[in-house]
Amino acid sequence: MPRTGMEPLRRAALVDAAIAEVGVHGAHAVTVGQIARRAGVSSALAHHYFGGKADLLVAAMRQILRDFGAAVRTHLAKADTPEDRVEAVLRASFEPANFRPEVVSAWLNFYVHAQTDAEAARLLRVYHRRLHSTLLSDLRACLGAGAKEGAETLGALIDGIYLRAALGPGSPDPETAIRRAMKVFSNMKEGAHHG
Amino acid sequence: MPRTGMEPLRRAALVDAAIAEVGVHGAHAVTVGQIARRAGVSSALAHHYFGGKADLLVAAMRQILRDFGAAVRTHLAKADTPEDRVEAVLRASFEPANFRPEVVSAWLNFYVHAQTDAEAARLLRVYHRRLHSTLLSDLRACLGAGAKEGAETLGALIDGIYLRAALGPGSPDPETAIRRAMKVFSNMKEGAHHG
DNA sequence: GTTTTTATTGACTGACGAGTCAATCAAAAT
DNA sequence: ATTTTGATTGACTCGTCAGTCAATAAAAAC
Repeated sequence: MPRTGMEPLRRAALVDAAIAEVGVHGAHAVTVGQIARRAGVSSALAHHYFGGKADLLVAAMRQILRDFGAAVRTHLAKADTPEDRVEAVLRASFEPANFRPEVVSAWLNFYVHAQTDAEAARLLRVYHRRLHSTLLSDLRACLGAGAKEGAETLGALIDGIYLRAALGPGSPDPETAIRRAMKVFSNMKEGAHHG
Repeated sequence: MPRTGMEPLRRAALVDAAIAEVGVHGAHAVTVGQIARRAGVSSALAHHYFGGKADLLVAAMRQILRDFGAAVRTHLAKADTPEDRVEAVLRASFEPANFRPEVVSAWLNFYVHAQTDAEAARLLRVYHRRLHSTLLSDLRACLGAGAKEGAETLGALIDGIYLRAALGPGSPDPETAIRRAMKVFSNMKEGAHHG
């Protein structure tokens, strides 16, 4: 049933399928055939639209990063004070959608993938820089001098909580993750005042 | 030149080579041939001693975990107060040896590998539990009620700082990592005292 | 000195996966 | 009605890799 105008639909389906399958099998172990099957098309079509496996994986990563960026903007739009804005970043980071096993797993795998794929590494650096500068500008208002270090600590903490979520079943739920990170943040403010 | 008594030497060389090659290529992408070549033997010999690729990777992971455990014990032996013991754990975690690119990368890859390999997952859980209970018992002395949460936060922070080290070139050096984590720890104590 | 054990490999197999390509089918354009 | 264009795939090639096996060679045991 080749109706015209399928390309964007197929691309989207393949990217979604890639995220899900990477979550299950890992970025290296996943096969184009698995992704294509989940998307309901042949592996030849996946190659037709994306050129190769690497391009498909990069597209999947770009999608994840875009979704995350959108979530950050959405949450930031509702925040006024620097404190609210920090919490907004945390809420975006630990949104239930991001804790879906296949998403967490895909993130983790993309971190690894970035070690060997230059384009993936570039994307990840952009994401890190953006997150860092967002946190930094808000922390400056709360912490003054220690803002840079604080932003790096919070960034690392976010990733660390993520990492733990990628493993065993006893993972933290979103609310716990937010509360835990906010606690570290409020401790930072306390620490900055006297000391 | 088949001298007898080679087995333990070959096993050790293969495990070391596996760690290094996993660091370079990733757990899934690495081949038995690459590992064997680095160890200076044929791939057939690697199979002879280890049975299969999965067993070799698990052995490599076990080695990393064992090294880390030994480092923790060494540092703990020199610590008396709970505060010193927490710092000892941090020093062991962020020891320069652990920041060698291939080691960081191997850790990261094993995290991913554990998602699909049951034995790897088990090993990682054991490591997590041990680290957690060590931190927990020391934090109880400093923080009382918030010890459990504090231990989980510190554990996640350690992993997060590691994760960042696995990426771009602007990674933190060991001393910075320790200072940063200790700052979070001391903030926790402050926070526990008043309010 | 013969047998057994240990170390070691080259050569092979069997499977699987990425990527290509020519062919098919239907809608659109002419 | 014919041509062009987009969608789609089955079948194929080529490479690679895990794992096997029989053969070799030296040390050790007898």
